[in-house]
Amino acid sequence: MTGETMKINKDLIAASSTPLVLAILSEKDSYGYAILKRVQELSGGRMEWTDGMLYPVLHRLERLGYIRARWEVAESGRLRKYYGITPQGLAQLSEERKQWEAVEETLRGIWSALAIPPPASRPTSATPLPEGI
Amino acid sequence: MTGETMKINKDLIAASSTPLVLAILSEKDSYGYAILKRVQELSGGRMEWTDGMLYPVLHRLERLGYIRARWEVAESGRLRKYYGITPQGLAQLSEERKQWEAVEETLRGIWSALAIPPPASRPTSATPLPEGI
DNA sequence: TGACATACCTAGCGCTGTTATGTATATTGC
DNA sequence: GCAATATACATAACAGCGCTAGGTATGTCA
Repeated sequence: MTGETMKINKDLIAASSTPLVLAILSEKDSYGYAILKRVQELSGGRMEWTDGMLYPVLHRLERLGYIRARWEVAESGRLRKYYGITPQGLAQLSEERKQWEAVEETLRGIWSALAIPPPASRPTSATPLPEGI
Repeated sequence: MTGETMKINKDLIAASSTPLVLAILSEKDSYGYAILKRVQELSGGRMEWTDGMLYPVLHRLERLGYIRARWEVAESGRLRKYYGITPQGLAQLSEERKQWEAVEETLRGIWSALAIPPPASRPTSATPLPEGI
């Protein structure tokens, strides 16, 4: 119900990918496929990342020292590449959050001044938060 | 004080440039230089766009039909290129806003669940809103 | 006259998502 | 048993866009 996947434009994806991945990994270590599902879940189904965009992001964050990878065998017997956030990653997350809030408050400031109301009253209720992989 | 200009990363700039410009022009027609100042003002001095990034944005938005340009001579005697938002621009603004809010709520959802509190208690009060160019 | 703000513009560079594709294993349905 | 699907990782070519750096020109003020 209303659970329609929304097309998010490229730039917004780019701007949110780093903070979202870092935030997810700051909850607990995770791996590519699970991160994709977590994003779906967190957004209430409105966002849907492709794996083709996520893996390069993970590699970049690892190259930058924000996350660290290790291979592990899951109970299922499958091989998974788990990522964990580093201290630098936590610092970066904090920085990104600060920037996001600055931009977001600016946008909200001018939007609230507009005559045009928000597109729709959002549900506000159901936000399926953490519940394990 | 605290009015320190903050370095906003490239992707966030990209993601916010279109909706911010469209929102500013939906208030009233304006021109490049004034838009730069308006962004400074709206953000409380935290954001500072360069003209080298704004003009290409304006040209792109015009090419897409979201805004329309006209040359006009200001009282000062200087020539200015004024932009006005089009009906398609208004529709696009509404769409961008919807996407922003989806992403923003997703981020806020996971941030509020984090142990790490926001970087600082924001002023909340002084937000120099519209007051003319 | 010189310094600065105003006011516009573009070129080359690098980063990053998109699209398409490839490989392999575990699970589920028939 | 076998095919379809979900899980799980990865890369290559392409295109869009901000960044940096540069250019031109006029009005204002000391």
